[in-house]
Order: sequence, then structure tokens, then C-alpha cells
Amino acid sequence: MPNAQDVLFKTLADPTRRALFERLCREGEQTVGALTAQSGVSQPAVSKHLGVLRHAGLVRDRHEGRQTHYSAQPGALGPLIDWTSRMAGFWQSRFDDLEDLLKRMDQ
Amino acid sequence: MPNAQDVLFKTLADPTRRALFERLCREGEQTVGALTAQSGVSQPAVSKHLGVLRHAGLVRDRHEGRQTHYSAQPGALGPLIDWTSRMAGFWQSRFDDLEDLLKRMDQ
DNA sequence: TTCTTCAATAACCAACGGGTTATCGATCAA
DNA sequence: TTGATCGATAACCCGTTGGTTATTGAAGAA
Repeated sequence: MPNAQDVLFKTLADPTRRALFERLCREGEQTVGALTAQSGVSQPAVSKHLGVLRHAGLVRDRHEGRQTHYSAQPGALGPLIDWTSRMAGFWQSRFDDLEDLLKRMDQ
Repeated sequence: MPNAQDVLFKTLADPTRRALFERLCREGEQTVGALTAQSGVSQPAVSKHLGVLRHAGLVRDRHEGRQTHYSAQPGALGPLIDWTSRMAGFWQSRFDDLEDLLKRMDQ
């Protein structure tokens, strides 16, 4: 029974997959071909990774002719942010010098 | 060459390991025995997970007689928060670009 | 139509990772 | 000293996973 954090952590744990997501966040919508060109792995590998990302809700696809455009859905990072905040919160309730961490979360 | 996010995501991707970290965040310092009792896996498995968490800087250990106490170091979550903020930031900046573009088209 | 291109799927393989049991060193108890 | 307990390590097993090549279907191009 995988919860939201589970899926997100597992999905983002792979460097190649995380790099794809990062690229989509940085540069916006991309075709599979464009993503493959810079990924260092084969097109089927990219397609598989994109499928996993889509399953986690981190990207969406848009078909246009014979090419597929993928784009990031950073809203899906919500559960990750929640989990991290919760962990930091537990810690904060027991200790005080958390300012550095909180500052980073603030921006 | 694994960067900080890489180590953190990989470390937290396993549910058993994440549960151990969560428990240490919630309840503070615990011995290996106490953690094992509620973990659902064997003591060697728990020791291995704690080793991985320690390597990622997420926990520290304190030896006292023949037992070892572990505690969470949530400050180590920093790079995770940084990464998430950065991704959300890219999203935001592209959104701003779009807004900017639409504004310019408006005039 | 025929040929090419794009991306998804199939089939397969090797490596990794998380689990186990067995064991060992170290510490406390008798 | 002897025996029990705590936790780390070793050795091993097996399922998962990330990669590959080959192939397929769909959509332009000629």
C-alpha cells in the first residue's frame, strides 16, 4: 500500500529520471526526442522513465501528431513538501535552533 | 558522483528506512532494540538501514554500554528542501514569464 | 501507395538492494 | 569465569529495476 510520499520518493530516487523532471521544470514542455537527445540513455529508456513520472503525477503528456510533448506538474511535489515540513516540525517541537532550515523553507 | 539530493532521495525511497527516520523524528532518540521491536523486520535489517541513514547524515549514533542510541538529524533534510524549492521556483518563473508574455500581448 | 520518423511496448539481461539466518565482539549479570 | 544480551557484520537469496535491442503502430513525407 504505497502512499503519496512513497511513490514520490521512489520515483525521484533515480538520477536519470530526476534529471528528466528537472529539465522539464527548467525548460518547460519537451518532446521525447528532445529529452532523449540530452539524456545519455536510449529512447525506450526515456519513455519508460517518463511513464513512471507520469504515473506519479509529476508530468503530463500531450500528443500532437506523431510526437508526444511532456511537461512538469510541480504541484505533484506537494506531498513531498508536506512530509519534509512534518519531519522538520517534529524536530522543531523538541529543539529550537532550526532557523537555518526554516529560512530555506521560507523562500 | 552522487550529489546530496541523490543520496537523500535514494536513502528515503525505502519505506522501512523512511519509517525508522520518521519514528526518530517523532519520538526522539531510540535504541536499536526499541526500533527493531516495532519495525516488522529483523535486527540486522534495522542495523543496515540505520547505517544507510547515518551515511546520509540523517541520523547519528551514540554508544552507551552495549546499546546504541540513534537520533534524527533533520538538518540533513536541507538539500531536499533546497531542491524542491528550486523546482517549484522554476515553475513559478515560467509562470511569471507566461504572465509577462500575456501582459505584453495585451497592450 | 511507399518510405521514413516518432514514441511506446516487448523481451531480455545484469546489477543492485532489501530481506533472511548465522555469527562475532563487546558488555553486563550471576 | 560463565552465560546472556545487544548490535554489527558476513554470507547468501531473490525480487526489483534500469538498461539494452528489436519491433510495432501511428503519423507525416514523397
